[in-house]
Amino acid sequence: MNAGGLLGLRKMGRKTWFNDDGMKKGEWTAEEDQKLVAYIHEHGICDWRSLPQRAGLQRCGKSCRLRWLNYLRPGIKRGKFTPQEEEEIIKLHADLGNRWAAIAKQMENRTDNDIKNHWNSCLKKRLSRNGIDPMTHEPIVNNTNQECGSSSTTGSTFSSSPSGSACILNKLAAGISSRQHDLDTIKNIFLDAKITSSDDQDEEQGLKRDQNIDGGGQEDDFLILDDVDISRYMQDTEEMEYETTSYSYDSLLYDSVMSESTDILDHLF
DNA sequence: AATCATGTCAACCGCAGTGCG
DNA sequence: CCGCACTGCGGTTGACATGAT
Repeated sequence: MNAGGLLGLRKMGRKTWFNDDGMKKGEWTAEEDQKLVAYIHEHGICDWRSLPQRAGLQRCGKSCRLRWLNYLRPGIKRGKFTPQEEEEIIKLHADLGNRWAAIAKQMENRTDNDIKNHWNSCLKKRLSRNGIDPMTHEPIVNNTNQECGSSSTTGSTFSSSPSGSACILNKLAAGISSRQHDLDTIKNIFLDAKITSSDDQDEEQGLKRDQNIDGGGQEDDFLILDDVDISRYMQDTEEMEYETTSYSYDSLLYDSVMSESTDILDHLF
């Protein structure tokens, strides 16, 4: 195989750097590809950990393995997915879920990474646009919390959509974990939520706040917590003592989160 | 032409599973 | 049974490409 030719298709990926152990990270050069391919052709794959050193590469074994499996391995099919392939992915995903390696095994010469990328960047959105929940592969039921519950990548599926506070938690978690929001933004979210929570929030206000949180209503992946998860959590905590009151889980958790989180934020600032 | 939004894809990280001493 | 090393997997990131405004 002409590794250099492969690289010539498109310059993509990350710039190179060295980690603390002196291991090279980031984009592979044609020379490195050639070294890896030549070594594997001659010696085969035995031990990824020691392979880089023996092949004269300043890479970690994990990086070499990934490069080989996703890029250099013979017979890999690259480029655009055909409509047939896309159909097959959707079908397999409905059966197997996010088990990309299992899906890749069913498809001809496509890597799990390739399939995963195509699903996340294209197919998932396409299904959503067509009113299909990409996780359950069922038609999306139109209700007020649908947006929050329909795009999980956690592999979990739920019979009901998360409630308002669960939505806030989910979106906040997504925002923090993806570093979408800076601390000011997060603080504003809480301050805003605290003010509005004392009023009778109509649906529009809630929606506006949610859109604020998720960065303008764009499609995002959330850590989904629904009321079942939340009540399970509540059972595990002392907060449960309040449960006997007329509070719903929703408002209880909401207040609890608001209180604890604003304390944390106050501490931070 | 410039800017912004979205798409694409290579490569990273962290975690879980497995095998072995 | 336990701890460690290694492998494999899934989720995520980041840089570049491309299209829209």
